[in-house]
Amino acid sequence: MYVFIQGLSKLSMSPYRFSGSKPETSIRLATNNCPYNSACDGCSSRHISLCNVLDTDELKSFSKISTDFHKNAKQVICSEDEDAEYIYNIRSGSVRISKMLSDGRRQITGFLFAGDFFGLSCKDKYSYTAEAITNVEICRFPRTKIIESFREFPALGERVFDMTRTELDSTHDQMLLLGRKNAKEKLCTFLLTMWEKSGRLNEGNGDEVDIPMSRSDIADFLGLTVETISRQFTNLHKLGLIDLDGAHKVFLKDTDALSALAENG
Amino acid sequence: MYVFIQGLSKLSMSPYRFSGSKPETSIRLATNNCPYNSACDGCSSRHISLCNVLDTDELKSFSKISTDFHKNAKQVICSEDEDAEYIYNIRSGSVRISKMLSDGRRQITGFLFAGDFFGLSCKDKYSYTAEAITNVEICRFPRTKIIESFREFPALGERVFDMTRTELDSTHDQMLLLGRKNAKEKLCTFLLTMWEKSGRLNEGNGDEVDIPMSRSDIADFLGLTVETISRQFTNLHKLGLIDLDGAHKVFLKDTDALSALAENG
DNA sequence: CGATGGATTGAACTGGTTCAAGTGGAGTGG
DNA sequence: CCACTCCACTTGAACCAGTTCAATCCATCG
Repeated sequence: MYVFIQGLSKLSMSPYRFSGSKPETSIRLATNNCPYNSACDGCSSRHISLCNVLDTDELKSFSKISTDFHKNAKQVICSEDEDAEYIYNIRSGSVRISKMLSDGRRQITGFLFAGDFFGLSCKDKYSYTAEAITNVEICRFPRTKIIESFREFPALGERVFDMTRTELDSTHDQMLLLGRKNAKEKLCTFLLTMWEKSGRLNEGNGDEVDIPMSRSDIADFLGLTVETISRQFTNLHKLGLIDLDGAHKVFLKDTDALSALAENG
Repeated sequence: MYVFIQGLSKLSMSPYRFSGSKPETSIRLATNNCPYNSACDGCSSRHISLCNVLDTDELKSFSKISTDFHKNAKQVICSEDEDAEYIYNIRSGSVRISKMLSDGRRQITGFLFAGDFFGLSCKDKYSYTAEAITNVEICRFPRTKIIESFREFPALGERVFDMTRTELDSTHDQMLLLGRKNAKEKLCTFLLTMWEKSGRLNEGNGDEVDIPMSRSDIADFLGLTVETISRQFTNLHKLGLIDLDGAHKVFLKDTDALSALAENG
């Protein structure tokens, strides 16, 4: 039996890596048709989904419980304090996960991309809001069904636990960033993480990084203001470390220097 | 079979609560002698440990793999990048979990107390350093043994997964605090969390809260400096919201007002 | 082509830091 | 038992990184 699952862990920008997985729990990218939902004809190696390479019958039972849908940019997918009925998997597009204070101050706790999951690490209520950054295609599963299936397929449960731990690790890194890094260090760290991610997803794109989210999203992710983000972008440009092509495309000209600045800016 | 485990989730100051556990996975406090280690004679209702109310033989096998030890205040229990051989359970005392930047800036990601676990949410290396704040009694188990036992006792694995998710939730709250709250809000939030915790642990102590950690630990937990912490303490005192008895004992005189300040200081 | 909304830039301001000095309590040794 | 030391904590004052407020730029879209 192969458990076929990826994502989730990318929450908070720390991609899950496949090292160390035991054979019987090994994870594979979907290569062609999505096996768990016949309605999905868009599967490619970049569409990483909650596919279970179980036997055909097991697979069919999983297929039946999933629903595909679509959201436009800025639409809410699920919100804080709402009953956590589903877990979600992103087929395409980008999503932000955030929490708010009563007066509207916002902290984005993670950005999610194709293949990522969310909603699993919740209790009965969602503890955060998920919104579409770009147009997104989403697939959702009833949470209880998934959680029940951990007993039947322990490898699935172990995998999800493993990913949750990875995610926890990466939130600790983000706490270090939020609590102790200055604006320049924060932005450099962010750019490098986006770069690593994009390098993995579309190999060979060199040092061109796509930044789907707005300056204000980046600000709320890094605990800064839009203005500071903007100034730091210009700053890094003046230093000759990055080039900008519009607001959503960045060329990293010297990743080594950026790495150095990410810890000692 | 009863799985008998508590703690871990308190990392990042968000105590795990017992609501919603199914009967067969229900968690109980150790009441008297610690069943998993005959060397432990100090068990009380406040010593919450990795005890497994399994049958006697199962229990014995768990007992054999644990080791008790002791650390004095300021001693390191485990450190970043060290091989993650063990998981730890705190019998008594307080522990801080932290990460450092190369130049020595530190972020404390959580404080841990009696009954809490750490080291479980790691891969092959510890991703943080754990140090004793006070003198501590610790109990440790080989990680691999525990993780292997998840297959044999799925309820144990589910429980640990559950606690890890709770912990993840609380790190999101801490990210909101670090990224978006000001100094006064941060300290109020901190005091209230310590208060809730102490209320649970030693009921009936009213609004007196014990603060075992130093000002500098609090600063590194809240992303501030010692001076700011100190000033905010005096500030809250001048506002008549708290009284101070030395540096490590605080009386919360108006928890409602503190709650209000924790979100809109 | 004008309107809209994100992104940038400038200038004043401020919350929290930094640096520096002072305080107090616990431990040590004479 | 007091004097001395040490170290954590507090307090004060200057400073500055990042915010706030305001103006402008620029790309997109009806």
